[in-house]
Amino acid sequence: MLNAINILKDHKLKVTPARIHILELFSEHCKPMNVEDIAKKLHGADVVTVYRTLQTFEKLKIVQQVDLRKGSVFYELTDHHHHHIVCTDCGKVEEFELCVVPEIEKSILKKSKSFKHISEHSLELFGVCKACVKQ
Amino acid sequence: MLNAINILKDHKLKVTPARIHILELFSEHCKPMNVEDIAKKLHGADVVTVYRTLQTFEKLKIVQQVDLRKGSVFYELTDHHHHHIVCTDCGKVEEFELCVVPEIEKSILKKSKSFKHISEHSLELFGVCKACVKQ
DNA sequence: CTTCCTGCAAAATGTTTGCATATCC
DNA sequence: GGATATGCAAACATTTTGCAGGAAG
Repeated sequence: MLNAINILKDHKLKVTPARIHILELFSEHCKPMNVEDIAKKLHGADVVTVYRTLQTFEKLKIVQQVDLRKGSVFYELTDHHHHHIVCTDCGKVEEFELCVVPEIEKSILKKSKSFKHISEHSLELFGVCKACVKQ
Repeated sequence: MLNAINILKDHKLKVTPARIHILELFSEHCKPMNVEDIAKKLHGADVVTVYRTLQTFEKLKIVQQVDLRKGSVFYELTDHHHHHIVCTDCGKVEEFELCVVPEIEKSILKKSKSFKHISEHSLELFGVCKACVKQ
């Protein structure tokens, strides 16, 4: 369980109920969420607030975008590095930790014409989950 | 230079000017494009046609989506496997071929609770390009 | 001549902006 | 009290759908 208030204070953000609540949601839910998900679970909070809060959090690297090819942007905490497998049929999402990107970054940069630095990456796998295969 | 007409015939699609033109665009432009890009270069063609054509092409695996974190979906030909580095400042996109995902797929699937098969993956790197670093 | 592609209009969805009010520090 | 977050309305952007006419096989 993360300490929402401390996270906010550490980033010199004002401590407000909406921000606390969104951070706690991420911590409890443990899955990438989009704005709609969050707004619903925040029964009452405006979508606009959610958009703005996520933007703020993203700039401060508290959360990050994930592309799960579901049409809208998903967010998750940046607390531990991991990636996802997504079922292209039912949308089920599973995490995995194994990541080989850092190992290839150097050789990619060596070959690159225009880039000298890489700060982030996305790596998502897509397949069909066991439940959907059976149908 | 790809043969647009053959590609369409091979997939049992009707050979229409819009489809030919879009395929040729991808072949010449050699960069991921979004619907807006394509519609502009197709001076006159309706955006809706572009959306529908891309959907058709995607189902047949002629093109695929790429997420470059630019707000709209980008597409590119599936003709050769590669990934991208994107400048988070100016949006510049560069390709690279090196890919280590197939090597880790097996061990990821072995550990996975719900997945037994992976069909696709996304792998994009984000950084700042040399031109933007200098500013 | 039948199938299905295209364009236009409209709707649905997702995201951003402006401004007045409320809340935090 | 001053700075900034929130809610509401409205604008804007992106994508989907319905339907009639037109082109391809």
